[in-house]
Amino acid sequence: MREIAKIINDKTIEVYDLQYFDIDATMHSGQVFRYFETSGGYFLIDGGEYAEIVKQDGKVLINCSDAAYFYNYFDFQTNYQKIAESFSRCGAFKKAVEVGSGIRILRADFYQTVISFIISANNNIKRFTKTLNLLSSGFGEKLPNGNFLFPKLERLLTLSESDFKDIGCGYRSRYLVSAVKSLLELDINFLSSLPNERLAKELEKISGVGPKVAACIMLFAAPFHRLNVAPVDTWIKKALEELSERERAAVLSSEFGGVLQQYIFYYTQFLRDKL
DNA sequence: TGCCAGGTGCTGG
DNA sequence: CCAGCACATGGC
Repeated sequence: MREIAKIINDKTIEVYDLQYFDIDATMHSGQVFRYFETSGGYFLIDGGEYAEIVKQDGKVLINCSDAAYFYNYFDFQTNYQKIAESFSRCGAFKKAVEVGSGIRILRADFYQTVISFIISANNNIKRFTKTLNLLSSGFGEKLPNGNFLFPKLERLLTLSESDFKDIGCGYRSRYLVSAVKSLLELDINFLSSLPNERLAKELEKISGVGPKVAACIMLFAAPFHRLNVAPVDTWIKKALEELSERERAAVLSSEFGGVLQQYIFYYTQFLRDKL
């Protein structure tokens, strides 16, 4: 397959083909929340790693803490052209694919993903993004540029229910105290060996993790990256209701259903005011 | 003001 | 197994 990015040195990646790499769509597609818009692009944090994204003429530069880490994070080893083209037969998704085909399914930090999506439940993106930033500034390591890494699990284990309440976690605070303890016990290698159904069941043992959050973890967290898992939230539920039975099946049971679901989420949610 | 937000846990049938 | 309800909190 054609390479679209290369590692220049251990801190730099250059993305020189942007047809299937849309950094704006990817950042705004609701996979990750610890990013900040800068004058030239974005600054983003994933667990204990960070990257500065600089948009240039026809290419994107990624200056980061670890180039190999972010090469994997942005999933450059996967051919998204092939994935997008697999949906081209479905006319119902034409617009969503057109707008969303530059979205990468990230391989995000497992712990950050779990905590983020527990807090996301029955919450809105703006509000829980703020909570995640407070969690980081309160308990994560400070970077020279003033941003904060996501707190390490050891630090999260020391937090009380009222620590979580103080930063706006609300009634989920109780779940979070329990969840971080579960995270300490998990065997990630074992989990990644499980098929979807069993993996979901294991993840749902974590307090605050139900079917939807488990699906997000399975799709977005680095150890899993299950591209055939489609999280169904309130937005996607509405979008699915507009579709025929056959089209619904295309989303829910396709080899890349999770990717298609992200295109639809981005299209209906983020762009709904713009078109 | 009341409803909603990338839902989940709990309870009663 | 499943329907119905409570739940913190801020934005609109």
